[in-house]
Amino acid sequence: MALDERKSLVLQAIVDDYVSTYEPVGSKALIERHNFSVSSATLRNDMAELERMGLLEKPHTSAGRIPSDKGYREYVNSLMRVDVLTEAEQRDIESRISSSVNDVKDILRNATATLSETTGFVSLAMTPRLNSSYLTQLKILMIEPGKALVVMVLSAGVVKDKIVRIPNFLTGEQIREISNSVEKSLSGMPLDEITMITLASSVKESEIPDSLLNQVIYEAYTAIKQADKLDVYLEGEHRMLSLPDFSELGRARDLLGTLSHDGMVAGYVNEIEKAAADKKDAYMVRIGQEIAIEGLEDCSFITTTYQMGDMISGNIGIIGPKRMDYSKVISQINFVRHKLNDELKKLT
Amino acid sequence: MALDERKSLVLQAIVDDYVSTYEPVGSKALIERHNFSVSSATLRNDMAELERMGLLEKPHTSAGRIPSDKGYREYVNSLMRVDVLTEAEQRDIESRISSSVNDVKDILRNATATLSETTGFVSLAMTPRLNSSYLTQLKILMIEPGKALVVMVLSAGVVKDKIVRIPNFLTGEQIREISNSVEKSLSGMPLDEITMITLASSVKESEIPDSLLNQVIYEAYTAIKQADKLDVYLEGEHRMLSLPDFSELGRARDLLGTLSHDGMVAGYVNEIEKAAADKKDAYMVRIGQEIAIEGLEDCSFITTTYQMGDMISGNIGIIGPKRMDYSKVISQINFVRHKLNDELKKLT
DNA sequence: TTTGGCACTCGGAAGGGTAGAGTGCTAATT
DNA sequence: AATTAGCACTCTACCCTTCCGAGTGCCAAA
Repeated sequence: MALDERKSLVLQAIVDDYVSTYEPVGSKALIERHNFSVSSATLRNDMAELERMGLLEKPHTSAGRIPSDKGYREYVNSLMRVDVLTEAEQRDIESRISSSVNDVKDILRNATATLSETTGFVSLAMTPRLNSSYLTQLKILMIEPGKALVVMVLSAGVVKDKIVRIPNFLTGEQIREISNSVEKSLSGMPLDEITMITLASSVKESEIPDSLLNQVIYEAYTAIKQADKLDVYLEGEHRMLSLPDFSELGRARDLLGTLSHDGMVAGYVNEIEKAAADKKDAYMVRIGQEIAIEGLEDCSFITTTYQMGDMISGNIGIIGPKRMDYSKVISQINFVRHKLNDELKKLT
Repeated sequence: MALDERKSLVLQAIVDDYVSTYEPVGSKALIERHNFSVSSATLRNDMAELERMGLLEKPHTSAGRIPSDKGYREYVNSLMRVDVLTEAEQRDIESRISSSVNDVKDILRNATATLSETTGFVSLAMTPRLNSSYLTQLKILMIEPGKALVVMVLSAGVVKDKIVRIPNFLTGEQIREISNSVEKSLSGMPLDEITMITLASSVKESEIPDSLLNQVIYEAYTAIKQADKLDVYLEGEHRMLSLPDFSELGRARDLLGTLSHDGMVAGYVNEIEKAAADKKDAYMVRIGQEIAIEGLEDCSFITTTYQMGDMISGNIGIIGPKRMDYSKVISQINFVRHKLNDELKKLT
């Protein structure tokens, strides 16, 4: 996509103007707002050319141009320069994120709220991917006959628990025994590597009958496997209704309808971040049609990765209209990510 | 509010018609759709009278009438007869709610989703009020020096945990000792009755220095007190956008903006349910202006109480447009509540 | 108390005219 | 070859007017 210099400037100017005014940009307005040293007719020619290249579109014949998805893409890839936040903005984010909470979920929720408020868009955070984290503790507590609680403490201080059914006959003492042997042989093991077999072998010296044991083992196994299920926090959906992009009720409805399936969003984010795990870009941008989810055609995703300890990471990001100030939003996300990392580091 | 019989019928008919058509109801349309044995002029007189009584309103001079908040109130209190769900509806709800999950949160979320889907409105569920439940188990687990996990199992099988900071010097053995004494003296005690004093006295025989002990006790105390914090699940916000009542973007925005503060909603529900704890009505209805929350003037709340064991209860309900089919929605909520109670009973 | 009749009101849909912003193209200019 | 001025053309958004019909309130008669 080799654009000559003036065409680059034109595209950049059109994106900038369109983003800030939400009005299709015409050749005349372009001349007025920017210091082009050529006439509007020349720009018209350039714009026609950019349109032929698929970077611009016309809503209708006698309107100005707006960027196409491809136009935004070019802008994001080559044209924009990423903002630096002002001191005030930085301080604002900083003060909202740093807090005395020491629960991962709360910290994430906090970051999500901050992100949504500062960008004005929908923000999201995924719980950390725990499959490569390891167990530090695992306790099975008897609650009442037939019912037990599996509590797992994972590296990086994440706690998971699940209530499971167990055979009625098992006594608290037996459960304690199982709990101890399981913990002993499993602690330090990455979740990924725990299988029914490792689990079963951890208790093979027990004198409890196999049939009873197996059920407990099975339940413990599902509890462990369930521990790395990813949750997603979405925040600020209502903010989308204030954007001119969704002033048509139909669009707004489709958008919020889609966002209400948060599993869908989570799956998508997970997918694109996995696909890009090798590229060590600080952030990922998906624009308009690039997003393969119905209802989000007019949106862009911007996501990035937070770190929690060495091996554990997760994603945060925003969903906004594709007509957004990419450079600003990206710098906001980057900063939030930065502060979030700091905050999570405090936990360990 | 003594209405003569015909006026009652007129009000009832107007509410019914308005709810189903969303068009102001005129005298002529009323005659056509219902078997009144009088003329439209008579109805006009009645309607004028009902308006004078504050039960009806006119959007403008030459339109039909619509019910006022007071009109809906009268309708709900005296006029409507509560529907019975069809077999099919019942089966539908039943199949969605009964499941093999055995976690209270999941069950509640499930019920909320069902409720929102069947009514088409926003639904909500509050986590159970646990202040009168009692502790059955309390464990403090050492995670790493300086950090411990407080796990509480409450009656009715609710589990809560919280990571707390503890003095770095404390050993796992000491923590275990504290954990045991605390559990011993606190289990069986209602959350309400646990104070710093009861907690402190439970460990007074320990040989651990007071200064260390106190910090642990304090952290445990906050963990316990935090356990009865009420969460609220809101579901189906986007559905409101499909309703004609919120076809104006401004209204929709205000509504969703308000709903996004879910603490506010939770607080309100809690309040009205507490205020009505004595009246053993199956459900509570709050209509339009009766709701003292900005942004919900065009909505109604319908809430009801679910039971979990003997002493523990919580609320579920819906938030819909005040122009809704009250009798239908009420029967839906009642049925969901019923099934939810069944489901929760299975847990114990 | 009910009814038929009638004048009046008002919102909403339909139609028409206009202004203005923007375009593409052509022919002249650099 | 690139740029520019000029011009005819296109289309939307907006405003204004008109008109229809549903609905009302009120009065006089039954």
